[in-house]
Amino acid sequence: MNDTLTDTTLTTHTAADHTTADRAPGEDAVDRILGQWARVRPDVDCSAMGVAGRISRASRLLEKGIKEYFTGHDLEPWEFDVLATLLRSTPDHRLCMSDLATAAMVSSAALTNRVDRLVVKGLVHREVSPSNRRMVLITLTGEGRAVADALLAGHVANEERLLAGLTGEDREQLSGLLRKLLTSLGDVGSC
Amino acid sequence: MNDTLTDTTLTTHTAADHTTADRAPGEDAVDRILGQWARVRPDVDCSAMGVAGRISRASRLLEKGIKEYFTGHDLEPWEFDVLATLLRSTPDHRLCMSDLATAAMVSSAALTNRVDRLVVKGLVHREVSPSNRRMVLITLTGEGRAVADALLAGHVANEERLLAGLTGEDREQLSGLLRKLLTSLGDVGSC
DNA sequence: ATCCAACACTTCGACATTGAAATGTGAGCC
DNA sequence: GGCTCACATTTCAATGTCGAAGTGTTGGAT
Repeated sequence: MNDTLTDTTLTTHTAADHTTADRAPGEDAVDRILGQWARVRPDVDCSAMGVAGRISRASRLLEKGIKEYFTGHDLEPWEFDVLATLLRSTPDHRLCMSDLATAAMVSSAALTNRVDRLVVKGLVHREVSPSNRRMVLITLTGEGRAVADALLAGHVANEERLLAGLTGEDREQLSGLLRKLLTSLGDVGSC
Repeated sequence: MNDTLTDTTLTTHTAADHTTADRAPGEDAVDRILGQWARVRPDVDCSAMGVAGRISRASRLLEKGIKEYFTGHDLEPWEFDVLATLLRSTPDHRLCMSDLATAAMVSSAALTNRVDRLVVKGLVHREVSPSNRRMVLITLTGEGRAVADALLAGHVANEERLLAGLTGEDREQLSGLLRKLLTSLGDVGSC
């Protein structure tokens, strides 16, 4: 029997736990891992690892749940990512590669690849800018817009479902704390 | 000028923001994106997106900060991941591939690859189990143990630094909320 | 004693991503 | 006008991961 956790974020993994077998109620995998560290290295206060670990872990699990929703609708998460970015960013749903790459937090190389495939699927339109031939403008096609529109509500509902374990107040507190963390980390949105 | 965010987790991206130019104090990138959605689709309550988005974003930023520390010490995060797992999981710092893969949250294929490289670097020892030839036991070598031991404290200190924007109380609240979320998501540690 | 299904690990092929190099374009400068 | 630097995008090579297939092992059923 082995548990887990992990991700360097945690540096907190688990595995055949030879010390704390069954998990006490109210404890999560991270608690268990912190317990292991406490035994192996009682001199190190690993509480920071607990916070970072839980954030990492929660992110992974949410991502997984989100992926399920999209693949269940014949779309990859990254596809919706691009479509949704175009949908909400500009009134005409059009962005140049650079801006779109920045917005989607992927390298320009990766975006070229993604756009290639979205063009094939007919979800976005690619055209060289009339005003500046260096630039390539990506626009949501009618179908792309329809897909994004159609899946948005379901996507949010799915996220809602994933967060069902938290009350409205919990979520607000959580958002507040994470906002505080993000701003302190200098989250400017560029990466 | 473009901002960002994103990750399907968010479905919340940004980019050339044509509506909310400069960001109000106390607002983070996610708030800005939610603002975009509120304008484009005022009928959809995207608050869940805010929570999921911040978790995803925080995870990314922390991961980045953590990676910096390790690469600054000639180690990849995944290397420390494996070493640390062995260090804290068993008294003899030895685990079979399956358990180690589970603990490190990677596929067995990925672990085979990782262990290959750690063996070359002399940080772990690989041997077929004497009692069951199907199994391969991975053990921390003296050097592996030394490396893990040496970097643990620094790693935690680095995480501490990354969380410096939060007070001790903030961190406890945050841990509590995330623990609640994780247990509700059925975080059993296997993925 | 043999067979077979479950297991543990490794190999293989498909993908996606990244940084760096290559290609093409724009704009200022002499 | 011609150069040259800066910029936008694409191409390329390297890397890492995953799922599935492949290889070898074990233990129980017959």
